[in-house]
Amino acid sequence: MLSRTYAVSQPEQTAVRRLGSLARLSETDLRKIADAAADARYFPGRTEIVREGAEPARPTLLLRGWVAHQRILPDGRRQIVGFTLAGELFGRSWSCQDCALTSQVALDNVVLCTAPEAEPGSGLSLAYEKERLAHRLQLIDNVTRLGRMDARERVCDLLLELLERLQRSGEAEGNTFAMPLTQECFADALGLTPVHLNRTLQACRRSGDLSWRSGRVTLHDPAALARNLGRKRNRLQRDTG
Amino acid sequence: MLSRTYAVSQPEQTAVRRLGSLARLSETDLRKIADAAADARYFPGRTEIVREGAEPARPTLLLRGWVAHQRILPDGRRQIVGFTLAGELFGRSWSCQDCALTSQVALDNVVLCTAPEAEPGSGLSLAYEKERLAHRLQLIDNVTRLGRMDARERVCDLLLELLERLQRSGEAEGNTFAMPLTQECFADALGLTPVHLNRTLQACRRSGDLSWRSGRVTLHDPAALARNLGRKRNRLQRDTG
DNA sequence: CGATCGATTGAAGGCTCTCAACCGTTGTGG
DNA sequence: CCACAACGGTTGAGAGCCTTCAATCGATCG
Repeated sequence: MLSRTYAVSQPEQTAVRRLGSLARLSETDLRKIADAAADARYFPGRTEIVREGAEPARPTLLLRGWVAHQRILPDGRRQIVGFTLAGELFGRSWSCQDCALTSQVALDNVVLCTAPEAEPGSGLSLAYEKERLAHRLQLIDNVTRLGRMDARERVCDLLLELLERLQRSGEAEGNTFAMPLTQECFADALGLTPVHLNRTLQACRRSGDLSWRSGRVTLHDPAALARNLGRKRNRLQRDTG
Repeated sequence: MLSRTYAVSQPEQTAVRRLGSLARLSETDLRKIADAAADARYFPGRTEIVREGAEPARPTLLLRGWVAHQRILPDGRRQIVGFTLAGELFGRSWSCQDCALTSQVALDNVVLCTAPEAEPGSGLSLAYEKERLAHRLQLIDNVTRLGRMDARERVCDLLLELLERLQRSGEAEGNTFAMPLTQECFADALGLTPVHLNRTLQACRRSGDLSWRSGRVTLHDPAALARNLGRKRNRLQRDTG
């Protein structure tokens, strides 16, 4: 039976699935998340949520939508350093000098709330720690991608990462997921031009690796792709016990 | 007057300068570092200190030399994800699933020791926190470098980063520092081939940006380079107070 | 002196970029 | 209802950055 409090809508549903896949959450943890989610903020697509170097980046829970973390070079070139997907945590507060290292931009309609404080030793605290590990892993993967992969490999590798993350938070249907990114954004994340990304996507479609139509992406054989790219799966196990 | 214990040699000297530039260290902190440094381990160049995914990566203080953090793709391509320089901390232990995300390789003769535990709230604890912030910043800079800069910009940007870090720990003389990296290593960090890196370096020398002879690098106008590349300086202030 | 390693050079090719135009959809206003 | 603008996706041609493959050179070392 559903608790009456959460019966109408559960904006924190995705976050609970995601964090719950990283650690066992207690009733207290779940209540904290629900309370935090009750005080949500909304941002339309293309809004700058936090500007690089300006404000402190408070720990934030993304309830719905995608956020990009980006840098702009003096001449206007843009590099998207990483993404935060619905259910994930971003904006770690450092005990010192906590100003954002990147600008944070809403990619579609976004709902977020302040991340609740976690009791030391709680499941929530462990989940936060794993979120930070995951974030670091994504940065390292991104460096490898940009430094040593060609366009086709970059496309497949990033889509694989996105699929794995969305599967964990229950936002994928099999090997298919909703892709809110424009090709221009995707290109800025991969260090490519939109034109070349477009041609690369066509090559991937022709070779049967993926399909990308009307905002939905399907990877036809993720396991084979991961093998070819040297991607290790399941690097974020939930602690047993 | 020098303490008798440390009169002969001070292997922890560089680490103390580096950490002391990040936070005010107490006498207790200094003693802990010296004690840890007394139990040092040595690795010759090209030794693999930790293999990716294998052992846990314990927090380690690098007393002398340089360490590279790298990934190897299935077909043998190598990407150096980042460096640790003498005096710096590496190998954060995660409260969960603490296996190394990258392989760690000694680039020259390396001396390291287990990082001492920091009392909560101590200067050393703050310095560790700042080290982690610095490490994250370097990863983000690296993504931007590889994604959106051409070869000449990558070379200058990375050399600038190295110069700033070495200046902080007192390992640079003005705008000159000792560069233990082979061009092949440097190329693997920049996502370039050794051949193209070599030609790019020659172009940089001809245009007067830098000189690199017999293992010593000089940047002739770091401020101007940083301005052109959009590098913000002094992002790691020591807290005043 | 031969071997080894890193740095250097040359030539050719390819992956990716730039510039520009065109297409299809969506939304808006007359 | 249609014209129009705006936006994202697509296509073509040409140029350029970077890679690949080889060979040479210089220094160090046994």
